[in-house]
Amino acid sequence: MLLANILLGFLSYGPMTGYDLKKTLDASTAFFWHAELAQIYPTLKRLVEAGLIQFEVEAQDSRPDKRIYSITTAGRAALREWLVEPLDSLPAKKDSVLLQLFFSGALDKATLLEQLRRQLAVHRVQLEQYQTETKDTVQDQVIQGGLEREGVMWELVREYGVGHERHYVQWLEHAIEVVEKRLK
Amino acid sequence: MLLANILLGFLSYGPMTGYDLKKTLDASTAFFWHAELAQIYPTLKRLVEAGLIQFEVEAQDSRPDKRIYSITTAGRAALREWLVEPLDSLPAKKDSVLLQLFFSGALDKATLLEQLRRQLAVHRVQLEQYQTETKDTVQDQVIQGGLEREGVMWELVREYGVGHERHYVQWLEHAIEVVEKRLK
DNA sequence: AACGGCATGTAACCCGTTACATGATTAT
DNA sequence: ATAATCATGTAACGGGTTACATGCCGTT
Repeated sequence: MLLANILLGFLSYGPMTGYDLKKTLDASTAFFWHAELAQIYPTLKRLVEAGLIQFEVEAQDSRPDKRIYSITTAGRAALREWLVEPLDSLPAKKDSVLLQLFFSGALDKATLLEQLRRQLAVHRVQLEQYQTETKDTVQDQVIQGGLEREGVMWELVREYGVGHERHYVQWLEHAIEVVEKRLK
Repeated sequence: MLLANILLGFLSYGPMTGYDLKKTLDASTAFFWHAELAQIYPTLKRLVEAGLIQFEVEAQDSRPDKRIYSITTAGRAALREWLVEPLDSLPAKKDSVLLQLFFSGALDKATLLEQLRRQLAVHRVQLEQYQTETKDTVQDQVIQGGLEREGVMWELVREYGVGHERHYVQWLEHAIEVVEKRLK
């Protein structure tokens, strides 16, 4: 399960609770991987059973005790095993929006244009976000943790995100133009 | 379920068997959606039960009888309902390769570069394929079926694929450069 | 008074993959 | 001989989402 590897990956940077892991995920890997707490908690349990992580309990009153997870030596080994798996195939893609547009030749021009414009709007917002908030988040992480080597990769992946959204925006603009000109 | 809509979408172009649907999927939507026969057959069954498609049996000897599915009026209505659903959120993305690279700051430089180069190789192949085979497939479909309106959208989506792979290739080239220069 | 954040979890369900099952025909 | 293509399906499993459950604290 990939989520297990993600959790190992984040815990390799330092100890955290399940709740923190969720927030970290949302703030960093959200655009190419996400997960709900309902999946994170059971996965942490399994990782503990497998001896790849361990936890300390921090008592709290008026809310559930915190479980602060940290990676074990076995966990680091498992993480490394995953990281060296050869990248010799394409990542499986699923894009429900492209899918819907693929079949949208059946729509009338006005409705189709509205669809494209709506989608363009959300991608513009997302592009902006990668260039501002996400950029700051990455930088903060690097400075705070002193993880320069890791920071290089985080920044590269963020740049991928920017490029991806830029491409999406350009494509949608192009699609709008084509539909306006070529469809009756 | 999205697969149901895909099947309706393809059947709206003309009658087909489950087996044909799988081949059509592989030849056209593969890069942003795929499905196995083990999922297609039960889904067709459900669509029949829901009255959105129907089938005629074509007897064959020495292999199972063909079930030739076609879309019903109710099916066309359901398809349209899906197509007009507003595209007001981002498609959920999962890219296991980006994920692995995100955590790959922990790897030594040589291993990391090998990972990036391997991945670059597969994307170059894919880019080439969208520009040749996939392009021909789209064109054939348009000519054969006389579906010009639909063809505009298919071609747009194919262009997205080309742009996407081009971006991926460029990013990997950039990443290799950065890793070579900035990582010890 | 209502909502969002903190902090943990369970249960039911749905989606999707892999493996299995059958069996003739055609290509390598 | 062996593998791929045609053509249908079922069964078991795993991954992931949604809904539910608890309950305090701080903000609006």
